[in-house]
Amino acid sequence: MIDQPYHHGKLREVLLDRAAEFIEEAGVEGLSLRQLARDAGVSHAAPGKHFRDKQALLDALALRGFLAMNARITEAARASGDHRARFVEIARAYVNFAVTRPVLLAVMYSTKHHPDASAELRSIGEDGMKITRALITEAQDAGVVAPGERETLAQVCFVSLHGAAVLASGNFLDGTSTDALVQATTDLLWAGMAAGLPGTEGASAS
Amino acid sequence: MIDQPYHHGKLREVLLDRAAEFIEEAGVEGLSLRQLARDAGVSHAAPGKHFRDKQALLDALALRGFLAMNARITEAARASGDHRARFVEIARAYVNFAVTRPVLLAVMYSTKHHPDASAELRSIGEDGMKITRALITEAQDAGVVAPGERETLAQVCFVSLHGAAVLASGNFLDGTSTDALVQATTDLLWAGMAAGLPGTEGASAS
DNA sequence: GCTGTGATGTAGCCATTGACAACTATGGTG
DNA sequence: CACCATAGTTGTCAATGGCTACATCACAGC
Repeated sequence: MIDQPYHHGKLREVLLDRAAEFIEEAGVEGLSLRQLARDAGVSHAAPGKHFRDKQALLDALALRGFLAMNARITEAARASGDHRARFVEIARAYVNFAVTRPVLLAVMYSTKHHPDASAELRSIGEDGMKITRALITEAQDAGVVAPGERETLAQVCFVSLHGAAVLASGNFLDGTSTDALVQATTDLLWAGMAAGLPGTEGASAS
Repeated sequence: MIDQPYHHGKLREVLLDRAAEFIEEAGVEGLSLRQLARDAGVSHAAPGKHFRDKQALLDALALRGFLAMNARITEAARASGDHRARFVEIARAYVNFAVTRPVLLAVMYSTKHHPDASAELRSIGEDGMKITRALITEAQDAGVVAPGERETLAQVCFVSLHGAAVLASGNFLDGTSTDALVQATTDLLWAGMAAGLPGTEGASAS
């Protein structure tokens, strides 16, 4: 018998890791603090020392999710290629993340976070949009996107990609491949943003 | 004391109505079949006669949601005005529905429906996109939208509006009004769809 | 080296819940 | 009138989240 030390040491991390696994396998609704405790070989009330609530654990999960997602997006934004190519890369990164961790995405954009965590999540959740806005700004300065409210354009792009991410991750696409949807969405958005620029008549399709 | 008849009569409807109210007030996670039963003045196992599961009740709720939403969208699609105006009306109807019943929307697009209900929901959930596709087809025939894959365009539009609906209903807009977002989104989408058409240089903004 | 103090983990408890089974009332049909 | 499917009731069970009281440990200050 391996003698377990009284103090687990990294219980918090273990719980989060296991929870992240679990929800993708069985959904959030089946997640149980007690089951997590059992999996971690710890008493049923131990999780309570790290998360005051089940919701608090979900909040922490959401936070980790946003961090991971932002990392992916940031990396994608650094890709080589012209503005449009990088735009597509960002979109791909976002949607792929969503498809890989559909339940986590739902948790991240859940509305039931605790008010305190909510503020932090809200703020960190906007990073993706900021990156998008930066790219659009660059593209406008380079003259490949028509001038206009950057903030608004970025928001629309983000919102649209979010829709793609949500529906793709929920398997609501009914035949269409995720890649094809991302491609079509970015095509349309870019065409819209480029519209009005001289000599862009044929820019709507790739 | 009002003597309750042994058979409630419309228990199923009452449960659904109350559940619909409840989730918007307190979220799905707090919804309890037993509480619903108490509210309806009925024994704790009575709901089981109408819904084999808690999930079955949510499925039924989702179905009602889609029906209501489709009705709104259908009505909007019949609005007067040119194609673009009707497009905007559809978008408005969708997003307004989402903002009015945020939790219901989440239930509708939840992935945990029972497999049987899922098929029906999937099918009825596509009506919105069909309506959008019909409008785009009309617009293409009228020459105000560039030719191209209708199916794909409709899907992209629907996906984008879904993103707007989800984020607006979750209060993730951070300052921007819902109306402004819908306006901006439809502007960009329409500009993208019209791009490539002769004489549309200035069509990107309203 | 000692102490005590806060963080971490344990054990027990309770109300609530979803699901199920066995039983009962109701109303319609042959 | 007998039958029976539908709708509702009571009782039970295991599981859960959250709480409180208690145990153990690590570490800082003396």
